[in-house]
Amino acid sequence: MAERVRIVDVASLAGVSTATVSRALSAPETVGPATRKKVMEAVRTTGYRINSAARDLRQRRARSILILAPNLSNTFFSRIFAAIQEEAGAVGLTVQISDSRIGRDKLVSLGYDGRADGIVLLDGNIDPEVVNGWNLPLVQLSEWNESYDAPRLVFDNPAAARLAVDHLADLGHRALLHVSGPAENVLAETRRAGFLEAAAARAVSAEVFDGDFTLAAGAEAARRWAGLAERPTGVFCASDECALGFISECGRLGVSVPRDVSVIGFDDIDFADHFLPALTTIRQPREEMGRQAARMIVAMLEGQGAAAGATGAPIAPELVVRGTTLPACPAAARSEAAAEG
Amino acid sequence: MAERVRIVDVASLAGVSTATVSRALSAPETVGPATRKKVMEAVRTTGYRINSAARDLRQRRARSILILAPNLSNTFFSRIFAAIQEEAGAVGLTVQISDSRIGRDKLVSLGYDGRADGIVLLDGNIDPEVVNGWNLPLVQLSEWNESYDAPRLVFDNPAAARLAVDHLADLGHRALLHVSGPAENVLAETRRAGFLEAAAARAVSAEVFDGDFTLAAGAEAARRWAGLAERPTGVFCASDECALGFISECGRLGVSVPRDVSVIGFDDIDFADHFLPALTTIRQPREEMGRQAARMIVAMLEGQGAAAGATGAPIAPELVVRGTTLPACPAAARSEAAAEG
DNA sequence: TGGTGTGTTGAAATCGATTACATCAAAGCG
DNA sequence: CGCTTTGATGTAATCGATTTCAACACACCA
Repeated sequence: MAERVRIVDVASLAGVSTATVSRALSAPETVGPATRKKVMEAVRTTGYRINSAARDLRQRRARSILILAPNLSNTFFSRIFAAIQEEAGAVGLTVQISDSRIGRDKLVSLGYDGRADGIVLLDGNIDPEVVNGWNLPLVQLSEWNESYDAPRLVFDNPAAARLAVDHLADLGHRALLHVSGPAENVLAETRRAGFLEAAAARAVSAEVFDGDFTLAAGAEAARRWAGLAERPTGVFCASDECALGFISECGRLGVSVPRDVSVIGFDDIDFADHFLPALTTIRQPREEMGRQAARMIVAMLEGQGAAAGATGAPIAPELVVRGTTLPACPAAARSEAAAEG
Repeated sequence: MAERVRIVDVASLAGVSTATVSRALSAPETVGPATRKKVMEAVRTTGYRINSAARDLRQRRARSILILAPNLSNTFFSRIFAAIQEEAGAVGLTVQISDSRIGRDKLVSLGYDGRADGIVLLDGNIDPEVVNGWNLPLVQLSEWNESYDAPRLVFDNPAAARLAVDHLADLGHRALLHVSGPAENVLAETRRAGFLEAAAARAVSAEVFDGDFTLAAGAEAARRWAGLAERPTGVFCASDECALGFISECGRLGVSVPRDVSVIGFDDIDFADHFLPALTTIRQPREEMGRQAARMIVAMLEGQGAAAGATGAPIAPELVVRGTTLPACPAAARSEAAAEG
């Protein structure tokens, strides 16, 4: 429990003023070489470390950014967090994380208490009044909300849905099911809309089940699907977790994927490739997205609002074809009818 | 871009001194009811929010804890993070995350720059000199290191390994394989040692492959296992990811789990239950662990070092039997021998 | 009536850095 | 040689809160 070393201690040991120590550390070229050496030596022997509260107060900034996400334990986010932290850490920024589903008042405070000087927002369901009330640099990532007055970095969800539908239609599936996310979620909305539109364009029949992106929702959807008189043979899930839950429940129901039904997921999480069978899915480059969002925030912090209208093109989707999709087999599709006849 | 409201603004509007405003906010019972009301009113109309840099500086604390983990994108951690954040957020603490594999100098700074007043450490491979040099409340979680002078909250890995071995032995498996984690990792070490000890106690043959907890390592181990003349019929993997990778690769090799080989994982991640077949594994209560670690840190922050020697009993393991383990089938086990004869 | 305690309040010091401004020496220049 | 410029350094103000200490009013009690 050594007493904390302050800048005055370094200054007195080096025989200079605190101003000089401060300068030697943050703008070495402005002090004489001899002085600089003395100061550095004193810093070393005292083991001085800056007190950031003091510096932050004086400089009116926190050297910290905040990541706000609706569910920290969602595995979809972890790689994004890692990328943001890496990118931000490289330029000396601390990274805070917080669940965005805390009380409204706490949420308001986050933008005002001066503990963060930028926010990466992964939640599109916060009251716009709260979000626009923060006057901090802000970027929306993945989820977004038209009412937020901030640049965003989003994935091209409609194009992704089209890719999925085209893939299934190309394989000959004429009846498709989409297991969607929660109704009030933009990602779910745009994927659902994209699905319906693409299905119409390909003239295939389209049905939608509501879900919430989770494994459990996928399993539930599988049970509903199994109870259908006419089972769609192509299923497009709004998340990989959901798709995996669907397939897993199919296994319990004695339905084989992809023989009896083709399933395609969304995200390309790590497990997608190691599931049995490996999941056909739409890849979202999560690491790249996190990295880019971090860079946007950093640019805004430095350029002071420079990137305000910098909402660029959406991130392009990529279809990853693996083992859960197969050409529609007319025989299999009609097996029940055959059994009846 | 409204000018930031300061405490003096509130004070002058309310017609009192800043001291009174400060007291009205942090110790309301010490100011008169009439004054309190005036102040609260002024706070409301001005929209005053405290500047935490100023408060932190004066109070010499940061109201923030830091989570340090060796790999932020590891899905095993996400639920732990969420639990810590929830618990810490409830008592007004901010949560920072950082990868622990940043440079040594940056690591040293973390304990000294005053931005965090407590650390939850999930990495046992940091130089003890660095860790013990921080004079901040610290708790070790999950991973640990004997040289760190700090309380820890750990999982009972030897007992867990015993549980796994006993389960396989009870099912009649006489030859076991353990796919371990990296050599320098305490978790891997203790699981490996527990495995060998338990196998000896049950008089079953035991082999160990090195790995690193990842899906890829599991797949690699499956290939090695498949090349063995005498394949162990019971496999205990040091992580669920590893087990899933093993099973997934088995599928590609035409080997069936659990018919040809029983596999047991470690962690009970969310996917374990939705994998096909569902993974038999050892459960680590990650949420509970995070929550408890957060409470330890909070207690240390309040009680100032009270919980110094509070390293309690290790968390008890729980075996979750699902679909990847089956009784050893002598016929299957000897099928190759039979084919030769 | 005077002394003591109690409850409220304000003035000013304080936390530990950064930085605007002043100072001073040395150098450059006609 | 005197005057300006430049570079290095120190002094002191500043960031915005908290907190110590003193002051004061009032009640209570002997």
